[in-house]
Parts: sequence; C-alpha cells; structure tokens
Amino acid sequence: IEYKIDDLVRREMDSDATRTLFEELEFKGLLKQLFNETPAPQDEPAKGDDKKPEHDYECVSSLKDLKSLLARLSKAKEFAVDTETTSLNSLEAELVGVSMSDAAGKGWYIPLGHKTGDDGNVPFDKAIAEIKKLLENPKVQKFGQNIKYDLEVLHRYDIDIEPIAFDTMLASYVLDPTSREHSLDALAKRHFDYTMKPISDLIGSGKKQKSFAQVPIEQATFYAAEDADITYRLRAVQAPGIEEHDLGNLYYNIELPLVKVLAAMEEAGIAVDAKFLKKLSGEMKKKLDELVKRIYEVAGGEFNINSTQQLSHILFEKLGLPTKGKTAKKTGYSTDVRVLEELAELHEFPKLVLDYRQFTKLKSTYVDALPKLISPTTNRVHTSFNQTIAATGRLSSTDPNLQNIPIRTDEGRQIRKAFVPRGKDYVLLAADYSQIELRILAHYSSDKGLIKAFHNAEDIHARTAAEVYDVDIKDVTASQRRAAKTANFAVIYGVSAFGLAQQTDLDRQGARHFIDTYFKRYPGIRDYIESTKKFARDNGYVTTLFNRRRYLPEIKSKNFNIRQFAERTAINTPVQGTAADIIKKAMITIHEELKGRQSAMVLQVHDELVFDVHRDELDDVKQIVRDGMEKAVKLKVPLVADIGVGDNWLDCK
DNA sequence: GAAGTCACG
DNA sequence: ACGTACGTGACTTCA
Repeated sequence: IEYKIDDLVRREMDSDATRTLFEELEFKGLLKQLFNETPAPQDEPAKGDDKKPEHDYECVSSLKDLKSLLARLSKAKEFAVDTETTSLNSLEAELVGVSMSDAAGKGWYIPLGHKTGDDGNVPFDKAIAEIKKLLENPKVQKFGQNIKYDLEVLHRYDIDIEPIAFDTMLASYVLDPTSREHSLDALAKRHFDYTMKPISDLIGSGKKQKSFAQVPIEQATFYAAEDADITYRLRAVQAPGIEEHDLGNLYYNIELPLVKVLAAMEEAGIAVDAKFLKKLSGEMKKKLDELVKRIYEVAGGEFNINSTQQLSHILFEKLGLPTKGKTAKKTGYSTDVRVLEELAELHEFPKLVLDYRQFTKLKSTYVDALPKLISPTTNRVHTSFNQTIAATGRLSSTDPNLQNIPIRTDEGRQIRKAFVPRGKDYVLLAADYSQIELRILAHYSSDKGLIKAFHNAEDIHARTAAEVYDVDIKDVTASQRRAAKTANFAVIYGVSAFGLAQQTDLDRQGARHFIDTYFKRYPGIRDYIESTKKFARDNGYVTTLFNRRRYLPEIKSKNFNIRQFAERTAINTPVQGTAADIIKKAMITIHEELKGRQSAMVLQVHDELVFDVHRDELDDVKQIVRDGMEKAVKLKVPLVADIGVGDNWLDCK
C-alpha cells in the first residue's frame, strides 16, 4: 500500500485513481495504521488527563535507602523492573543501573555503574546482593518490557528474575501480532498518548553517541524510572485486553514461559568451526576468481556483476538476450534466478552469473560472516531470537540469522558442517516435525482421506499424487509426486491456479484442472478453506489452535488483489501459526525436562530443534525431545518427530 | 533507506 | 480485468 501511494504520487497519476485508493484505505482505517496512529482494536482510547502523568521519581543514593526500598518492594505483590546498561547486546552489556516501580507514577532508580565522577553510585557488590534477593523472591511478581534482555544481562551478575509475570512487549504482540510497534515509546503513546523522554536526549545519537555510564545520575533517574513506571502502568491496561480476547492461555502458558527458554538458548550459543569455514572461504574465492574472469571474457569487458543495472545492460542490450519480466517495483528488467535459468538455455553467460551469485551469497552471508560473530568469551555464536516480529506467531532470528543456514544445494549444505558440538564429549541432535503443517491442515479440515493417510504413515505427497492422478500409490512417478508436493504446499499458502502454474510445468488451465481434481479428492480441505475465509470475513480475524489472533482488515477490501492477499493469509496463518504454537509448547516442556543436565537446546528453525547433547545423556535426551515434540498437543492425526544425531549439523540427518 | 536478490521453513 | 503463492533476515548497489 505504501508503495502504491508512493507510486501514484511519483507518477502524478490522475486524481481518480488516487482518490479511489485513498477512499479504500480510509474506509479500512488503514491510513491510520500507515501513519502509526492508534490502529489496533485493543487500544484504550487515550484520555486527555493522561497526557502528562503525574510522577514521583526518586534516586536511591545509599545502601541504607536501597535496603528500605527493597523492604517495601518485597512486601509488594508485584512491580516493574528495568535495567540500564552500556549496550543493546545483552551478552556484552554492563549493568549501569536498575529501576523499579510498584505504582502508577512511582519510580526508583538505583545507580550502580555511572562513571561521571560524582560518586552517587550505590556500592556495586552489596547492592547486587540485595537486588538479587528481591528479584529472586518467588512471592513477588515481576513485570518488564522485553524482559528477556534484562534477564540475560542480570544472569551475568548471577541474578535470575523469578517469577516473570508480565512482559508488555509480548502483550502488545499477542494483542496484535501484525503491529510493527511494540517499543515502550510506542505503547506509551498508543495507550496513554504520552511521549517518553528519548534516549538520544541523554546519550546523543550517531557518531557522538556516549555510553549510558556517562550520563549524569540525575538525568538517568528520570529516564530509567519513567521506563519502569510506564511498564507498570501498561500492564494494567494490557492485562484486561488479554482476558477479553481469551489470550490468557497463549500469553501466560506459552509466550511468557518461552522467554526463559529463549534466553537460555541465546546464552548457550552454538559452536562454529572457524578453521573449516576459513578453508571453505579460500576454495570459494578461487572458484569465484575463475568465474569472474570468465564472465568478463564473455561480456567483453569488466563490470560490477553485483549491480543488477549493469548486469541487465550486458544481458539485454550487449548480448541481446530476451527480457522475461519486470522487477517487483517495475524499475527495470528482472535478472533473478528464474529469468537467468530460462536464459541459460540460450547462452552460457546467464549460467556463469548464476554460479557467481550462488557462491558470493554463500561466501558473504555465511562463510565469511559467521567466524566474525564467534564470541571471544564463549567461543560460540549467539543469535537473538525475536518473539514479536512474525505475524503468524513464528520466531525470527537475527545477528546472525541461524534460521536460514543453507541446505537446499550441495554447495550450500557444506556450511552446516561448520556447526559443531561444544566439546569432544558432545554431539548435536536435530529433531524436526514431519509434515507438521499438512498434519495441522488434516486436523483443521477433518478431511477423511488426509487423516487416513497420516494414520497409515503413508508418504503424503505420493498419496496425494495417487489420488489426483488416479493411480496406485506404488505406481506414482517422480514427476507426479513432485507436482503433488507442490500442490500440497500451494494449499497451505492459499492456492491459486496462477500461483500453482508458476511453480510447475502446468499452464493455468492445467493448474485449474489439477486443483479441481485435488479438491474432489480432498473435499474436507475445500470446505475448510471456504469456512476459514467466511470466518475471517465475519469476524475480521483468524485464529490458531491456541487462539492466537491475527486481524485481517483487508479481507473486505473492494480491491480484488488486496482482498485475495488477505484470503490467502487467512488460510495460511492458522496452519503456520498453529505449528508455531505447538513447537513453542514443546520447547517449554523440553527445556524444563533438561534442567540439571549438561545438554542444552541451542536452535529453533520453525519445525526443527537443535540440541548440544552430552554423550552420556544421549538416550535420555532423545526420549525427552521425542516425547516433548510428539505429545505437545493431541490432534486428529499423530505428530511425528524425526531425530538425527551427528558430529555436525549436516550429519544430523 | 529503497530495491533487488536469495538463504531458510 | 486485475496479477499472486505464506512467513522471515542479510547482503549489495544505488540514489
């Protein structure tokens, strides 16, 4: 939508088209969303008198004051806590101060590590010991904003926060997983129409940015106490919203307990064999040098192969190859893998570029990047799992993204060899759900044929091929199975004849016929798709098995494309989202059962879990993982986990 | 910072 | 007639 508006403005399109689009947007309330003004249904209307909350923020300046504060808070039922540190990276950050709030408008700041020379810090070790007693007191509930961060920072000072009773960022996410704004600033604005003090006021921005430790304690007090205060206040308005939408189970039994699991996984990290990657990098460089030389020869001169503009010039003008289509934003002719693969039949040049692209991708994104991210303190790579990004309920992984390590090509797959156990007494164990999304589809649709196939433990794509092509399952050809597999995915993504035709050899007619036959064989799936779309139209949202809710305001759009996109989302989200719910539940169970052992969960890749396992515990861990995954929830079809063990990730097959 | 490309489930 | 598969993140170029 943003693009479309941009496009209209840029091209100064006639006002009719512009007006139609804007009318549509306004009608859906999307303009507001676009400009970040109060969109989601859970929002409390902002009240005028909330504009400037009254506040009483205090700095705790002696051990004696600290003790009297902690005495008060240990009698409190609950309070919000926040840490101030020197870094956004929780595994590197040094603690500078801690703030707390147990009432709206109230806030305390405990300076611990300010380096401003005015010596207002509370003595570090003694303060930590006191704070530890409070934060680990099981009778007092703790609230936080993105509390995984504070948990990880405090772990390095031997403090565990227990119990974690509320996380305002997670609450915002379950209330509206499509929102991009879960920051404390955004939530304060949204719920209280209150503008918080920007961190840049204290530490500056850009190159001149200083550390929080350099901030004078007086300024830090307001900033830090405000964070705790707002967090405390937010919980009071978010908690009823969670009950109202029946999100309590998802929030309190899945998302909140998962915080500790993810923190433990991030802290554990995974060992990466830098020596192996260095060797691989050298081999790739050699291969790339040859490719570049050959590419310049064929092109008749040097150019930047990474530049799509320059490449496009060589391909379509200099070599005169036919163009196949425009880029997504229509700024030029596409040179993506599908185009180059087609052109490779006409000329050797596109194939060279394809090889070049594959190797540069692997080299720059993985082979050369991963060794740089090995922590000198732990000798391992520590990703961040983000719990509030994906609209379906999935996790995402950043810095580095360990959820997109190559596997589909032989060359790429080698990179998995670099992921190894933490020591010689350890192995890696990888467990993945077999066909979890299709099993969820079978469950939701109650389709008899699909359910029976899973109960009989059949090769599900071969079974689909047997049904659609009307042959015996043992006579299914490889290409029939491939088409059936594509069709099964297409259903999960919200099938269209066009989309299926794009992915297969079929033309649109053939694809339409294929889909018709498919639905004749699996009538339950067709009914499920129709009833899900109807539910979305009637209610404006769809849900997962654990009642995770995704709003789809565009389901009623008058614009065919926008509406169809929402319909595909309506079909896909319950399936993808339920899979996310299930594996999260399994992670919580398994993490609990691994307590006290040397083995640890280290990665999650949507339907797969990876563990760093002590050899002595291997049999036990295998059983714990299998049970945890397969018994996470009871569906109309069995859940199956495939488990592999090896000396590196690649060998876990 | 947008756009193009490509790595994964 | 429209013009697409669902969900992510990282790297590079270019304006």
